[in-house]
Amino acid sequence: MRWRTVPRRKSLYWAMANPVPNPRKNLLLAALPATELKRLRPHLRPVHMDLGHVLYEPGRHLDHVYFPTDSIVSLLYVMEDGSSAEIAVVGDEGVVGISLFMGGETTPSRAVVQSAGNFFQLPGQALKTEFGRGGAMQHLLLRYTQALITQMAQTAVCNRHHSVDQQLCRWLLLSLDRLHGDELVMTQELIANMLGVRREGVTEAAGKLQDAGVIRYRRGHIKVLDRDHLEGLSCECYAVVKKETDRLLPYLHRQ
Amino acid sequence: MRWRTVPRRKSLYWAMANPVPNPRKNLLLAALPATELKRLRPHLRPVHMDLGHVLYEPGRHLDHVYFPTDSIVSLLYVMEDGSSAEIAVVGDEGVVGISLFMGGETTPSRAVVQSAGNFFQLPGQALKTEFGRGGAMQHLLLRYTQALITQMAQTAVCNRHHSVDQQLCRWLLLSLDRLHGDELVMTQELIANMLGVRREGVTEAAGKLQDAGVIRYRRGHIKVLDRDHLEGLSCECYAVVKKETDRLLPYLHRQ
DNA sequence: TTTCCTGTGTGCGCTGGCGCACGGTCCCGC
DNA sequence: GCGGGACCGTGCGCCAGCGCACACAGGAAA
Repeated sequence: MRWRTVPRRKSLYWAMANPVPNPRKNLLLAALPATELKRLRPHLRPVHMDLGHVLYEPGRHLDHVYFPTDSIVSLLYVMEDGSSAEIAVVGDEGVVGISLFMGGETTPSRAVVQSAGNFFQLPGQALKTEFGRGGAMQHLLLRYTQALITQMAQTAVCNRHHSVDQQLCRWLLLSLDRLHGDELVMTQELIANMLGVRREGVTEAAGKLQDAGVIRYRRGHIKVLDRDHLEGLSCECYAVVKKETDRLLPYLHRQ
Repeated sequence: MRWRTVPRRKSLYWAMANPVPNPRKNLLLAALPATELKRLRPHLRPVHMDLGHVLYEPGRHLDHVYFPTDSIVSLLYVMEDGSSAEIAVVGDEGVVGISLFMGGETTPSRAVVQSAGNFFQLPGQALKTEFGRGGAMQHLLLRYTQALITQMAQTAVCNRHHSVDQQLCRWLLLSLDRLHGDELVMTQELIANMLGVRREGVTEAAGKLQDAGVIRYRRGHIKVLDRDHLEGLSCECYAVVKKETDRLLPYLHRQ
């Protein structure tokens, strides 16, 4: 497990060849009333991050929060002996860095980019100010936090009771939901780190899924062919998290 | 797993034989400035609950939150097939029912009294009003919630990587910290339900601890004889949760 | 084209925890 | 004081997942 800790800068050329990002591509920001978003707007800065980039380290004070637009981030815990486990995934439905407004400023876990892409960066102070107003932003952040709690709790249960096969299905579904696609760029080794299992375990589980025609696997690329079947093979944990997330964050559907 | 779902009422005689409870025995309430506690005071009602009493069921709308004074509560998740796992423990350092102020109103987990004792019950509306003022109460509740999140995350990791032996140690330590004692009234069967393992697994682990002179076990009563040794046998998870809880909730020590 | 590294498939022995079953013992209530 | 039910101890076969080791393949860089 060696993650790059320095963001790779995109060239000016790259920046010019790409359109100006829109904050409303993050669904949490999109759910804000126009007046609140307008207040935040001057503080929001688009950034790009590659796979493996570390958004924050355990115990390290955070300066910013990050709103993913087309990327996903894993909150993962690395233990003394080097083994790791994912606690939760964050995509365009949420925000990375909740401990800033929760008051703790740091967490014992690490946030790592699991799928490269774009974010909006917001200074912690701006977030705290907006949160302190007690308006829509506070409301949204708290509900999102509860959804995150649900995900963590379910991860705990899943780790206890379900097989690697089932957990892989759950993990794929959660990730794909946040990417809004059917393809994932991810090695089996990395998936194993997230699930906290052996790489060989993932190889075997993925092999079964491929034989069943549910996914197609090719050297770091996973494509889901039969999503319904995948949901059927997953444990109940996926459905619980999805249902609860949809309940808590109805804005995910209000287009 | 059959929990009593109706609270056993204490007789008037019992009530008279017992002193009037003090809200400041709950450390979260104790940390409030006098003016805020005074505002809440008229709404706080002392209640007693027995082992196994269910404070709330998954998906059920909550009317009250509960501040334990000398009791502890397990947040646990029960799966479709009946197997269960504890997500976190709450004692006099916190409050049961965070989803009320987080905005979700319900959670997919269940809250069960793990050690009989007393609580202060507060109507949800009173809590929300106070939370909405954005004062000390909000601040405390959010920091407490973050501590709870840490505990859940660590539970997830622990479930993934550590042995039943280690987990039992962690669990005993977390529970005893919240009871401020060295004795626990709890059957091995119940501990097994909390940890989400077999009863026999707990029997074996507890046997080892007893042979090592760390605990003394007698039919539903556990007494810790050598706490330092117990901490040594536990996985890192206990220390992580304790350290983070102490950091987030310094009021636990301000007497 | 060749090289070489990264990623993937496979095999094997080991062990922790599971499911099941049954026997012993403590204590509560009649 | 004497059932009987709740609680605890133990044994056994089974298997998912682990650690390790090695062979093979895709693909990027030289």
